[in-house]
Amino acid sequence: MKYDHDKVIENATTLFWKRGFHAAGMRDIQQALDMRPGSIYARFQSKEGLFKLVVERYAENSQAKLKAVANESSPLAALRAFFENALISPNEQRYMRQCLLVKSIAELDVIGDIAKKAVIDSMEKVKGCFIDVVNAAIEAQELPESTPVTLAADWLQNQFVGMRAFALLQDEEAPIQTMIDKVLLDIKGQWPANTTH
Amino acid sequence: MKYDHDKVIENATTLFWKRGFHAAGMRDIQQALDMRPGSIYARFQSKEGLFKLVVERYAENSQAKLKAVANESSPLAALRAFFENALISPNEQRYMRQCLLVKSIAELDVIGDIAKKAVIDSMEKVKGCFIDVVNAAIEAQELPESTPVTLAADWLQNQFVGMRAFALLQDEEAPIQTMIDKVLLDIKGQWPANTTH
DNA sequence: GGTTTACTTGAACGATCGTTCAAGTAATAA
DNA sequence: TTATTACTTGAACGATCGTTCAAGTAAACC
Repeated sequence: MKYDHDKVIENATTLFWKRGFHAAGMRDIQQALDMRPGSIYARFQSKEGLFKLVVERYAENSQAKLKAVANESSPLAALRAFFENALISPNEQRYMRQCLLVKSIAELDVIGDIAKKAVIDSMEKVKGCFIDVVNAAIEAQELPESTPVTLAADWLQNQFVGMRAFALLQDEEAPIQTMIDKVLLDIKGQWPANTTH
Repeated sequence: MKYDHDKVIENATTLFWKRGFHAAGMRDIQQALDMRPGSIYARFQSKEGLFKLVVERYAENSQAKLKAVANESSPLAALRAFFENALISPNEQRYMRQCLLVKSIAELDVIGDIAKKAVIDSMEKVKGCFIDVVNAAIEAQELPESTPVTLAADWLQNQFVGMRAFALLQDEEAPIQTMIDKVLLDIKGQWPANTTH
């Protein structure tokens, strides 16, 4: 095997992250991976197969980061750092502010079933990690026992999605910081009366 | 002129909304508009020109809805109705839960400069309407005078973006309602100490 | 009635799309 | 040494991409 697998996936991730599934052509991919079409198809079956691996790797990475957040002594402080890290990046890496998964959701009806399943499953797994973070914050007594855990996890993921779109268009850092501050206020704030959630 | 302009734009909107800019091929467009390529290019110059009109029309529509919200006697109640209307739609119109503008942001680096400008400008205009809503709510004494208006407007738009991604994947209505409830609690809640925002 | 203008048609263009495959290379197994 | 296996190459495939254009139609203007 001539090509290092990790490095290949990493390069593919960068390309899909920047361009999305459709706009990343096979010839772009060939160039980014420095591989010829035959090699790519021998290893990944199809463009979609490569994309699936990229999405799964990306999600694993996110999960690992969130699990690390949950294991910190101050989960909320770690969560803030996690947000800052994801939302504030140098200009040449601005594409990273957009979540690859959310970006893929925009293409969900237009990519194949295999890729679609990979995206949805990954979203679900990441959500599970947000639950861990909320639970950890409760255990560390940074959040009240009464916090509705799964609701708060969904909510946190929403905040993350909204802020990433915001950060993508923002040129300055301060408004992003302010938005993060607001999230960390609201997570300690009131929650709707429990319905079926 | 054989084809009704409004109807044409409307059909094009549906297609771009469902498929996105890239995945909507010219032949899809020809079919959706029931027009031949020559007619389309005579009127819109290019696929991008058509997309520009679609985005602008879409944004005007959103602006009109938000202006109506601001003019209600209870802006916050109207805002809730606006959210519900956008986030809860029958399954066959599920694509509408995703904001066309946000969907387009995912393709921003991959569409032409004309379309890109249309998307960014439209986002800005819609944000202006959120400002009107917040101001109206303050005047109606539904929000305290101290509410930081532009911050709250940015924040509201973020909430909208996040919730639309959430609603797109949600099968049930109750969790979406709960998320809307949370927004209407938080908008009355604490705000970060004013920095430069 | 003749000319102009606005719009429409559909075949066709070159470019690019994702993908295939026969052939080549290099390392391992027998 | 030979056979086998795993991987790589790059030309080429048919399909589809966005777009063009010569020709046709129909209403408006002089």
